[in-house]
Amino acid sequence: MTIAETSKKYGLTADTLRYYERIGLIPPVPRTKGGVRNYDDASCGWIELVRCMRSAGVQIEALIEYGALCRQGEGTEERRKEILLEQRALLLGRMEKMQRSLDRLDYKIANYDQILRGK
Amino acid sequence: MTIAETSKKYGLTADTLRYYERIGLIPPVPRTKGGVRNYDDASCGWIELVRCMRSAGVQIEALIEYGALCRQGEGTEERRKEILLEQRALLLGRMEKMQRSLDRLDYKIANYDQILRGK
DNA sequence: TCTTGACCTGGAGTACGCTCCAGATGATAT
DNA sequence: ATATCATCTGGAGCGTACTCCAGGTCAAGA
Repeated sequence: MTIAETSKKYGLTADTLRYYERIGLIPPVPRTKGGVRNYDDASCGWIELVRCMRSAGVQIEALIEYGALCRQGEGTEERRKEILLEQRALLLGRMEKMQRSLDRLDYKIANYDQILRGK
Repeated sequence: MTIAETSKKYGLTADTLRYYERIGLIPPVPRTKGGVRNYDDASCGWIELVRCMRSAGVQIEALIEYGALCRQGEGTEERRKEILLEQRALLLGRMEKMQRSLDRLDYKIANYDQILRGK
């Protein structure tokens, strides 16, 4: 797959895909003889995971460390799990704050509903 | 209340409080004769709301517009409600993405649990 | 072969939301 | 009165995560 196709498939710009590779967020993508990126299933798998995590706000740094450990292979499982647990806790914390804001928004919206209905 | 006290009370730095005021995210705070900020209940109310919304990731721009409309007074309720509904939708969308990531993290963590237990 | 469009790299620029700083002034304890 | 600390303003700087660009190479159709 070319970068244009991959970009379309995952809804990330070509620049973002190159950026992710450049900073080591995804492993080096295989190239054609001419040096053009040719995304394979392995690359796509990483991209898909990264897209999911990034869309939820998981920090790039954590994902880089996790990916590096995966590529290092055995013996790194403990630390990998630790990273995932950390990110899980961060996500939960943020979701709680969002829930509080959501409740507050709902309350205010209900108020405006009443005010505007009374008009 | 001084800025130091307000900072402590809401867990925002003095710099952040001044920044919020500077950009119009909260209305101008009353001053002593000497020009020192003296946070009153109205100021604190705005700060508390803003802190809640910002901690959930609501964009500053939306909060500025909402605050400006509130200060404009009557006739702006429709637009105010619209803003709140927009932000509500954005929050929900982000929470869904986070939930998807969370599920994925849980799945992976369970995997590592198994791997590490088997060792 | 030529042209046109996609892709390459390295590096600079951008948006957001703070965060820090300098130099000056205000407030407070002695 | 003086020293010390808090606060003031305007403006520069920073971290994160992209996003854009220039100048060059690759590839596919006519």
